[in-house]
Amino acid sequence: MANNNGSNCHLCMQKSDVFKRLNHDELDAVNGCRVTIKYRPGEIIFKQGSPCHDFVCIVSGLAKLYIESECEKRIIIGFAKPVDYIFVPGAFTDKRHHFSAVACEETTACLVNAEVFQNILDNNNAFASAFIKKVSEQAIGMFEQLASLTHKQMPGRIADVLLSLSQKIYNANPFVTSLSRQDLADMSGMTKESAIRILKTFKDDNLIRTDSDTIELLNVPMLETISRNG
Amino acid sequence: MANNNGSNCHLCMQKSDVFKRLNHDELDAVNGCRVTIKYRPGEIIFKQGSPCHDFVCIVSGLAKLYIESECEKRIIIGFAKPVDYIFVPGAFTDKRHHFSAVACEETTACLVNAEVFQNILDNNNAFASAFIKKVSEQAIGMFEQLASLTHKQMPGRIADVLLSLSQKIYNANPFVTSLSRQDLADMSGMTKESAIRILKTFKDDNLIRTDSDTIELLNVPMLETISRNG
DNA sequence: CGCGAGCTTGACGTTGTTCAACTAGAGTGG
DNA sequence: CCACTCTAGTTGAACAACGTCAAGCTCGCG
Repeated sequence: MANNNGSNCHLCMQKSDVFKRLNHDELDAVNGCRVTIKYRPGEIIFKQGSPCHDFVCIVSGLAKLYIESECEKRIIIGFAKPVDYIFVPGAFTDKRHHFSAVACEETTACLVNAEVFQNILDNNNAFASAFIKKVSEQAIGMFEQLASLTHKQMPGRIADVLLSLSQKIYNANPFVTSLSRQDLADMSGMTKESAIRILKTFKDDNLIRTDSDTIELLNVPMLETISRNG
Repeated sequence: MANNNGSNCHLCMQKSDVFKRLNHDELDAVNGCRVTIKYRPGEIIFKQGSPCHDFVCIVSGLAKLYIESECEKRIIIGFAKPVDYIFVPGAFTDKRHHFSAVACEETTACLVNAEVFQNILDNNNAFASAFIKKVSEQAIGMFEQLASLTHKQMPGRIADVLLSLSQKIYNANPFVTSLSRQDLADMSGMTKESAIRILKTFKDDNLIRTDSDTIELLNVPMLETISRNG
């Protein structure tokens, strides 16, 4: 699919703190080399280890970002939702992807040539500053995840996942998700079976309610307590 | 202790990829507001949660960076050695420290006012680019640690710690360390007792040799295999 | 000599994984 | 419309990994 789908960077610009810093010429440069692609659920946007030629910006839908190790295990390190570009650290070092991105649902993404992006970064200070701020927020998120995964037991980790989905990803309380139990497990560093068991105890204690793809948090304060106590 | 200890930023500049990008005026600005402090082993350089007014650059010695949670547990997320400034993500967001830094041994650090630093970042593109590159490398390191901690069992995690100490921190094979067993445990997300047990099995299998503060890796290929197999 | 901090070891209990069986729903072809 | 299959979800029982607790050890230091 080519970059002629009617959308254009000047529209996205209004939604993204980072792209707001681009001037007209820069936006044109980005727009000019932009390619829009539509992904179906489960399709790979880019894969860990592959060379990274492009910066990816999620325009609609939701993408999960995860690290995979040789042992076939995954850990979801974050999500990208509209309008987020995905911070690809490899773009500044070894030109390889250090994690994979996969569409959770119908997702459209714009790919922008990495050199064009880099070029703007080198010349536009406000853009670089906004970029550093964004990267910093992401680093802080990683710290929290690291602490959650290493210091908390399973109920605390699942509580973290549920709260983060509701408050940071979907921004809704009964929320409809396209994530599988395996995805929830990959977010919280446990097996699918363990995740299911903890969810069941939460349901039995009336902390949450689930109905196919819908999850509702019935007792947020209690979940926060569980998160705090590990 | 004031900034008159004979050292000056023009000396450090030769050693740091990032500070190389500063021009004469910028270096003078940094040098002008710089404060050098000497820390004894175990002393706190800055503490998680405290406001961050300064950027910290380690000039000599070694500092460990760790996150602490309410449950009194710690996880060491990295080290800063000469000449590294410490990337403090909070400086760009909520102006708070999101991890603590503690001197492992006799350590001297230069503190530079965050606004001066920020100012240079906003005006010097090459510096900002080098900064982003540095931050990217750190992010990649965090990914590896996250994967190690969540996907590997204890022997693999200890192998990772030993290899990283030898190859990234001390750059030596028999290396002398000021880290305690608790520190090794905090790096690998386990208890002190567990870390000791794994080290003992490594010693029994002639993979390593320890003598008070000295650790020698006797069979690096085998340790790498253990790291790979988890 | 005695004290204290870090290190070491063993026994035991808990947490979380593995494996295997079973269920439910969605698509597919006859 | 009914098997059939395939995938995701669920449950239970056995087992392994890891933490906890308590005791003893070593070594430097006052």
